[in-house]
Amino acid sequence: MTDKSVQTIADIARICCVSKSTVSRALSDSPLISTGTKERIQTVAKEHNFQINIPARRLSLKRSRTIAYVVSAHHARNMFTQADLFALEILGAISSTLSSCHYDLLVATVDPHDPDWPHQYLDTGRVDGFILLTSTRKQFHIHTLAEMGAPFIVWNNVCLPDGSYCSVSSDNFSGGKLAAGHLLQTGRRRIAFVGGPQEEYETQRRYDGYAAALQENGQAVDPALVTYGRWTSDSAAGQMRQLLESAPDLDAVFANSDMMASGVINVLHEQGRRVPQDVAVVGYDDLLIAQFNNPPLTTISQNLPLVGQLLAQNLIQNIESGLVTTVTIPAELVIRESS
Amino acid sequence: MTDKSVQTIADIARICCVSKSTVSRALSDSPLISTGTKERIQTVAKEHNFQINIPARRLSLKRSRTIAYVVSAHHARNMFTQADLFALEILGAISSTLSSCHYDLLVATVDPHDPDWPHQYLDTGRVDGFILLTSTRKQFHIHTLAEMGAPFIVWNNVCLPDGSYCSVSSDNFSGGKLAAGHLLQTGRRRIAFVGGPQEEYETQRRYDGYAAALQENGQAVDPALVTYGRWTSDSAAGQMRQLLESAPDLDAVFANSDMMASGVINVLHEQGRRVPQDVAVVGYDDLLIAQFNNPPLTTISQNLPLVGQLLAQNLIQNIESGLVTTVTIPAELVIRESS
DNA sequence: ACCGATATTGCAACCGGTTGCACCAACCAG
DNA sequence: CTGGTTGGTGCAACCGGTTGCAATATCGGT
Repeated sequence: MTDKSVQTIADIARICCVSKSTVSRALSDSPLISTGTKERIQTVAKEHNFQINIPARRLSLKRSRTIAYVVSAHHARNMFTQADLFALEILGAISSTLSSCHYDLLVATVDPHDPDWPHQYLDTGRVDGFILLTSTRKQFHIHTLAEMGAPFIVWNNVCLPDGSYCSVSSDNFSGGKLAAGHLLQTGRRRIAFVGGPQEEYETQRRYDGYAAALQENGQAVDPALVTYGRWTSDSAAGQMRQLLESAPDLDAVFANSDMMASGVINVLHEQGRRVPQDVAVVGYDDLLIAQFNNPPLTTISQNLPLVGQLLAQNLIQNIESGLVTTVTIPAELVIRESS
Repeated sequence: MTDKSVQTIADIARICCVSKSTVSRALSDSPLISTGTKERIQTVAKEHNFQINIPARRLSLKRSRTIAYVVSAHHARNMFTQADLFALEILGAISSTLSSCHYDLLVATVDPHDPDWPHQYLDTGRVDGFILLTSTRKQFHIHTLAEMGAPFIVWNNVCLPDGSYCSVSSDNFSGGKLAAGHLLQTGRRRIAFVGGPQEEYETQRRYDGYAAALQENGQAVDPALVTYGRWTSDSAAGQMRQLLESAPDLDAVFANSDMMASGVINVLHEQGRRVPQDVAVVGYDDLLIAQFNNPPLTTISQNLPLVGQLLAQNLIQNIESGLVTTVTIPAELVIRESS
């Protein structure tokens, strides 16, 4: 139980017959204090189960040691939509990395149309920086943050105005190539590309990888096998129905996300095609749902724990030393049963 | 952009030719201040884009207006395991509810074997209360928290020492009855119960509901159709294999979680049984994965957004007025394609 | 014109830490 | 024996808010 009579460093100072300053320094292991007193004070603190007052320290240091994890509140309470499932999974890794760096993690639900939200967090001193993942209007937020000079880091972004801000991205090109290459290796010849939004960088790079794999295999891309849509299961289902009409001979599908793959498989089953016997399917992201899918999805893993860790570490680095980092992490193929 | 020259209430005081106290009161809309000055001050604050310093306010008020969302860090970085997928989905609702009550949400990664963690958060003044969901050693944590008099709220807990702490629970009995009743209504007669841990309250109540539905239908429970295990997909797969040997004539399964249902379906497919034609399956939780499953799962929905909202609201109520609430939310059947 | 009640505002202490600088003892060299 | 270091500690200001209480202004009643 915490000792009710020892709440502040002043209490400890009294007990040890030293000044507040000495206690403060001793507890933060300052070299100014002699080892003797330092140990004595630390022991007393331990004995009385002393816990330092964090808000006070934050006020004094003018640093909150807190990071905001930004999520857009699209539709009031349905905040974590399908698209955010991805973001949600990284949260775990971010949280544990931050806590081992003695930072706190704040979940910031923001209105993506309010350009003012960064001030609500940074200028009030609640947080020292932001982590931005998937979000509507990501570019917009990036500009806002960059303009106000806020420390932040983004996932999978690329409109890099030459290292003006931190980012962690995955190697989408390799991912696409890995997916298509795997399908080719297992004997597939008519591989459809069920893409995300055509204008998004991730989609483009994954397409490039897909095309490169085909080319290395002596094939050209058949435009009839390529479609674009949104990142959702529904969108992919629609794209798939269309593909089955325009190119009924396809024998494999590279879907740009696991959720899309799930939609694709639903349609295939609907139409009586077996997965993977008739049509092999590869997804992207390796979300938890990939394992629970029927059949479990072959997919491109982005090593989410690593992503989370890098997002946290590099942001802290930026906050503490101003270093701006841009890292790309490799993509990896995870073979399950859908291919 | 924020006005660099106006950072503190003292700055505003100078501009408005009043004292700090007056500014402080005006900004918090105190009735002590005349409407004239109040408006004048608020206007100036708005104009200069003033943002109050939160750490300072917290120190002064000795309240952090921050809630910790507790997650156990079982295995270092694999923090959000399958079992926590559930918890993760509630996070969204909690976050938006808290933010509309002007509370911040802190994600607290704790070591479930360290009895000291509550102090690290409460005694340091970082948070005002805790939200506890699924977690290893939940009972243990509850005791620790209750003993130190910390404000907290738990999900689905029941060892109620007569209203000594807040909780939000689902109606597991109705859930079980709903699931079994639905299967009976659609003509199934040999309904297996693939349960979670036998010693857990949720499992027991769901079983009771299952048994009640059978009884109302004039059936007795066949012990050969009842198994217990863990909440995971793997566990359920094992239970299912066993069931298919001991009771090969089963025509339906009530799995105690969506993840378990997923495992059950995998095994059924493996053994060449069609879902739902040969065997109907009902899950529990209505996680996102339920929709993405093949086939999409019929399941018992616990209205996660509502759960999150209640967890947040009732905890705040407890913090602010000491009120201890215990609420039970209804279960609802969501029919998809697995039954 | 005088007095108490009431509405506004300011003063200053306080929340619990951190830190620049002054201070003092012990120690060393000359 | 004296002056300059150096190591260790304390004083007091400061971080930026909030709030009890005193002070002043205003106003109605007689």
